[in-house]
Amino acid sequence: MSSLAEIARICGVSIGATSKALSGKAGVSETTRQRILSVAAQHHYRPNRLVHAIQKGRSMTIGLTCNDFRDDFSGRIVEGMLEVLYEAAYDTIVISWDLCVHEGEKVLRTFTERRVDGLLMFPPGDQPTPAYLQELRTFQRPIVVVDQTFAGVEEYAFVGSQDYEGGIAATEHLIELGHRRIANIFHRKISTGRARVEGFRHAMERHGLPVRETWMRDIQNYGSEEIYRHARELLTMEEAPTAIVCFNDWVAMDVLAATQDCGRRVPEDVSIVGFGDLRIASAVRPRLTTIAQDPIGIGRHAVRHLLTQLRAVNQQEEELRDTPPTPVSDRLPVRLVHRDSTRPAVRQSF
Amino acid sequence: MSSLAEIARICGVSIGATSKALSGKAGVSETTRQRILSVAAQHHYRPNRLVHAIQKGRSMTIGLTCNDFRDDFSGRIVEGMLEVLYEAAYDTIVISWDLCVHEGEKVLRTFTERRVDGLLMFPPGDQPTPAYLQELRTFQRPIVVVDQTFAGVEEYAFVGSQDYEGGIAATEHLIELGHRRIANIFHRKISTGRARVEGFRHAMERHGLPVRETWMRDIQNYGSEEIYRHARELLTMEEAPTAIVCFNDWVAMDVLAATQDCGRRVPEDVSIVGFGDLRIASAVRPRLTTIAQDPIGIGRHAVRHLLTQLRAVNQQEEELRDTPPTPVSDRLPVRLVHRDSTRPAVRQSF
DNA sequence: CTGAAAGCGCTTACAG
DNA sequence: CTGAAAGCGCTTACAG
Repeated sequence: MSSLAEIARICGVSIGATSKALSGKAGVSETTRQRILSVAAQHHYRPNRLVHAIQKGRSMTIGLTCNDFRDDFSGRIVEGMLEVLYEAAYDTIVISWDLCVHEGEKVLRTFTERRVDGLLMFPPGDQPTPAYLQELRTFQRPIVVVDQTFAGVEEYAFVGSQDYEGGIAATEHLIELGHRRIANIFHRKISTGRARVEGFRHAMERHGLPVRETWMRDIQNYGSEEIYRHARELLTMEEAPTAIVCFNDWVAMDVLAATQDCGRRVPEDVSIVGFGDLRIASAVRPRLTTIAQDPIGIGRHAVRHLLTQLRAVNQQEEELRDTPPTPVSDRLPVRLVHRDSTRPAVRQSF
Repeated sequence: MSSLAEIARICGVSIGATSKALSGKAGVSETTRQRILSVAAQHHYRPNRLVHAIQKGRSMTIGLTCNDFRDDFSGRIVEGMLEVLYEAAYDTIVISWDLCVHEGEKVLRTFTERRVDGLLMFPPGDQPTPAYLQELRTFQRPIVVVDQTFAGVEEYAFVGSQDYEGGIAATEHLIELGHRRIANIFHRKISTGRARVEGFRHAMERHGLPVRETWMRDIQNYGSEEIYRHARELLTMEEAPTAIVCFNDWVAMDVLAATQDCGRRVPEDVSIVGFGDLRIASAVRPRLTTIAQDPIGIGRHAVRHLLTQLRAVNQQEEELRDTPPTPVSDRLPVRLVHRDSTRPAVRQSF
């Protein structure tokens, strides 16, 4: 990689003049500038942005922690993030996986050492350790928590979905279809799971419907096997539910599979509601009725929040930062998509 | 962020001494070192790695270009990449999306300017522009192309799957089951699509089976609608195929949907083979027979190649680089997973 | 053991 | 218009 010094030497001018010419600053004659420009182009000169970052105290990079990209949901969130970051000239992202939760703080340390200007954080799979939270505090730059939230990160901005409202919408949809015997396979371990099942309970209560605890299945170790087992148990109970609300579309897929494996039909025998409106929801038959989220919107919003905070930081700079910004909490709206996995309850026996 | 200078001032020693103490180098008394260490810890001192990068001429970052993370395939590739990079202390990745293909070269420029040490490249969706290829050449550091390949990138190392062999395996599986009327919904636009359909043609020919051109469907604009239409046409033809080989599992999902929508059954009426063994393949009913790839392995392998090249570059450094390394091309094995979407052909009429 | 100085690749006041 | 010099935050020979 040819350096500024090299270009300067070839052109027979000083480094300072070369710098001005290439960055479009005043103070060089037009002829000199053109000569420098052409030499630089010939030699494929590329300025070293690491130097800029050190000089300005801003790296124009942001850090991103995430768990996995196993479906289109997180993928689309990142898509929305990158789109807005790109426009804001934060065209590059420093990314990292928290491969090992117990080393989560190492990842954060790396971000700090690389001097990323801000952090977009999909929280780790398990509750963050004290060491992690401590390192988060050391970071001292804007942080936006995305999708899931955790104890210990309340002080940071959060962007996610209206999970609670979604839980209500899924449930009321079934109630409106005449279902009264509604089960729920939920996931209390994570914040979205808790919110969704709370929405469920709220809706049931509001409509005067009993919540049967044997129909309430909490996923302990998220995975197809356990979900499948819960579904089979629910379907083969003496008093089986006529509808099942699922934590998300993948859970709904497992329930659908279990139903078919039992020789039962969806929606004729059981109605199923998913959550997420993932790519799979409209690809499968019957198409899944589900609660659509807006992952691209979440990504965009998260970055906009971050950029706002970054601007605030840059403006204050040396000023007093006595007014800690109130943490924003944005939950993007969700909406029920009624497809083919739900239909009116037939018998209302109870 | 407290700087080295600040820590030095607080400790009343020189910056040089502070640097030595913190980096564990000899040349400081144990007492001084301890004092410096504790002050640094108190003030949450974090070395600025951007400075290291400039000094060493190595940023210990690598660039990653990709299109999307809409399913678990690319997600798992990245997972494998990050795992190996992490172990090699390339713990941070600079990532970028080629949001707009026509600006792909800008993305590469950014990588060059950020001085990433190497590049992992999922090629852009369309054939790279000359400007893109030119910028790739300017990069002048190790590059590994992943999953897809393109005209113009032959000089770089490549890591992907045995798509051709997979195409053969899918086809021979059906032939062994007694199918003779086999259709194929393929995707000639991209390299994996071409290889898979070539495998198909090869297998058919080897077994003396005719390839009916009306049963050969090339996806022009990859998307559910077109695929669904192809499937319906195939299924409702007077001389309909008894089996369909699909470009990948998502295509198989659309074909499955079309089959069910036509009132036909899989595998009773039609057998379907997918490609990829994505998460969806075993979640759907009937479970998809498919060609399993090894995305995690691809990711790991790609990074290992990159690391090997990086080591070579570092050793040579100022030496003559007259022996350009022969580009490696690694295609990880695939394997047929026989599940429930294929079964012996019933009638052998033709 | 300790400090002053040069240097990484640049930018930006400041002299000439 | 042009160059020499200081500085960003460090590391590393080199004197003392």
